[in-house]
Amino acid sequence: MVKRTSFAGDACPIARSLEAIGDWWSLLVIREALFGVRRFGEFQSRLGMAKNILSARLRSLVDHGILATAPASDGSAYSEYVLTAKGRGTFPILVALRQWSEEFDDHPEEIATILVDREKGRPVKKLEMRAEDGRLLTPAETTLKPRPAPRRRSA
Amino acid sequence: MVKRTSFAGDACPIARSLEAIGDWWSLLVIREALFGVRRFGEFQSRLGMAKNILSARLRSLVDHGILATAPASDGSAYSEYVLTAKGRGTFPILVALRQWSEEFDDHPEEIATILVDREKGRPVKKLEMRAEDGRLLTPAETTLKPRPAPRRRSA
DNA sequence: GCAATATGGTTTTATGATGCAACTAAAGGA
DNA sequence: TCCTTTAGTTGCATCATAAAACCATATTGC
Repeated sequence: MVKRTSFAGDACPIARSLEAIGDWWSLLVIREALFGVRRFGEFQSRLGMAKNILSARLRSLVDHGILATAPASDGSAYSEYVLTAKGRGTFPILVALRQWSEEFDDHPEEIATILVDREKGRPVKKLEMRAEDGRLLTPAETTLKPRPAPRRRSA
Repeated sequence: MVKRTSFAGDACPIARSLEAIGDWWSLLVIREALFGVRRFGEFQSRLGMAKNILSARLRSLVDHGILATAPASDGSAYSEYVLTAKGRGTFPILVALRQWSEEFDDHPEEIATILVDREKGRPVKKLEMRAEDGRLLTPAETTLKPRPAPRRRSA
């Protein structure tokens, strides 16, 4: 089998994330879901993607626990797709992608929207990485350590 | 043409990011580059990916201004791949992916490494989104606004 | 209740992307 | 010089994606 190499068993958390949401459409489906989109047809018309692919992506996202199917909500008998906590937890990833584009895109004038603080209407600050004690960290000030072995009892 | 739908002209900054780094391998190549990997062979052996695909990805990343080819560095006459500022700017994206995995992965015990503050050796905090005035923001406290039209002079 | 239409998909088929293996060409080393 | 390593490219089989056609229910108009 050639199989489009899965990262499922990989020990790197980045690879593991990509396993779930690292394809072309998943993050855009999640983006729409964060905007409140729930219905198949609305995903399809807003993203302009083929229905079979949307179908496959929704199924995959449900399998990964990012979306869940809800039996109904507005009376009609169709099922809906709503974000789980895990799905809502992708928000920082989307913000990071957005900010990277805003900072480095070759044609930033083509970017239509900016993310703002709802209360003040001002752009949000760049995501910051901080140490436990609150110190602002640069990438060079971080490093990777092996994960500590879990305790016997709590495992 | 069927063409694997490009997001290049899309106005959404998230889609634009995905256009450059939204495929299976690019972010992992960047991850290795952030660890200091520069040589073709080292990318290939560390990632275990096919050489033709690595070749295509490196070319794409260079085309997108994320990597640059440097003529040499350690004496040997082969060329190397080094991150540009744009490439180094992906760091928050990788951190966000990592933290999402750490928080929501179904098998967190399989994750081998944790990102720590180099000085103290303690895990870094979750990425925080803050308003201009420093207030911590939840997703619900943000919204999208149309990008303001650029000034005539400064354009 | 019944036909028409909208919704939410699946199937079919063509093409592009991926992955492995084999091949090439230049560099380095013995 | 010959052999090995490095850094790719090429060929081919397989997989994923995309567009369009098709289909099963639901809902709506009458």
